[in-house]
Amino acid sequence: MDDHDFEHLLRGAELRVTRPRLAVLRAVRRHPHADTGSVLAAVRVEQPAVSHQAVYDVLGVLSESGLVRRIQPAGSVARYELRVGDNHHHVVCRSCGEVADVDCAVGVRPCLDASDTHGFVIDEAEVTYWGTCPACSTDRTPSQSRTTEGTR
Amino acid sequence: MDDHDFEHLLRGAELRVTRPRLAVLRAVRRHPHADTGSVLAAVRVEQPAVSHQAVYDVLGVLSESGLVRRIQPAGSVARYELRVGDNHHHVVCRSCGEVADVDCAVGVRPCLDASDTHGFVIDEAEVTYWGTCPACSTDRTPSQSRTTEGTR
DNA sequence: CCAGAAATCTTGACTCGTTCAAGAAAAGGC
DNA sequence: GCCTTTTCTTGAACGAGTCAAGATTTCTGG
Repeated sequence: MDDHDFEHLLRGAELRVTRPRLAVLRAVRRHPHADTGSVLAAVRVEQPAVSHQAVYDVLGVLSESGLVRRIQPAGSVARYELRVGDNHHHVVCRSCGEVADVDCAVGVRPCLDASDTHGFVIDEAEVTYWGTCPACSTDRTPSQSRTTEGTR
Repeated sequence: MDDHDFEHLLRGAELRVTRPRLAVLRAVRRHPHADTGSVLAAVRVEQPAVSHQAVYDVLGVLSESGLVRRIQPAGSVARYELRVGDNHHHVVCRSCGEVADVDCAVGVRPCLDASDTHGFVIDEAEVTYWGTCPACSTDRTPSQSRTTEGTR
C-alpha cells in the first residue's frame, strides 16, 4: 500500500485526491487502531496546517466509502484501521485499551446465524474479545490510558 | 424480579439499599437497553428529586457489581440491561439504533476460541450484529435517532 | 493552460454525554 | 438513637465530536 495505491483507492471511490486525505491514509497505515487525535497528530507531522475538522471529515468519508474501517469498543473513542473487507475481529485490553487484530477461528462469517433476530435483517457480525494484554498481565501498575473503565 | 429481589441483589453485592438504586433497577427492568438519559427520566417519574449524577453513579456501581450489564454499540451512548450472566448478544439497527437481544446459535461461549490472540488473556467474547430493524426496513423515512451514523 | 462548478478544507463556536469535586444527607452497625 | 461510612446533590468542567459559513482546492471541459 503505497501512495500510488491510495490515490487509486480514492479515485475508485469517486473521491478527490487531496493532501489531507493522503496524509490520513498514511497515518492510519502507520498507526493501526489509532484514534482521531492520534491520526491528527500523525498527519500534522507532515502537514502542520491540516485542521482537526478536516481529519474528522476525511475519516468520515473514508469510513463511508469503505476505505478504512471504524471500530469503537465500549468505553473507547473511535479508532481506525486500513485492514478492510475481511471482517476480522479485535481483542481489547480492559486495563489499557490496547487493541489487536484477531482472525476468528470459526470461519469467515462467524456466528452470523443468530437464532432469533426479531425481524432484523443482519448484514454483519462483529466480535469483540475482552481480556488483558500481555503488558497489563505482567505489570503490577497497569497504564490507565482508557477513558472509562471496562464493562466488568 | 420484584423489589424484594432487587433488595437482595443489592445486599448480596454488599451495596446499601437506597431509593435511587431501587428506582434505577426498576427503570432498567422496564426499559431494557435504555440509555442513561432514559433511565434518569424513568427514575424521576417516581423520584423527581434524584440527580443525574446519582443515576450515573448507580449505573456505574451496578455495572461493576454485575447487577446490570452495560453495552455500548459503536456510535451509541451507554445502554443498560438487567439480563446478566448469560452472555447473550445484541442486534443493532444501523438506521435508528434500536437494540434487541439475540441468543447466539453457536453455543454458550461463541467464538471464544480465537486463532491468534497475541498473548491476550481473553475472558469474554461479545458479538454485535448489525443490520436493519423491522420498522426501518419497511419505513421510507427512518427515524434518525442515532447520534452518529453506522460504520458502513 | 485557464475558468467555472463542485467538493473539500479552515476557522471558530457549540453540543452533549460524562466526569470531577465538595459538602449535605441517608444507611446500617453498635 | 448515634456514629461512621457510603451515597446523593449541586454545580462546574471536560473532551470527543458536530455545525455552519466562508475560503481554497480539485478536476472537468474548453
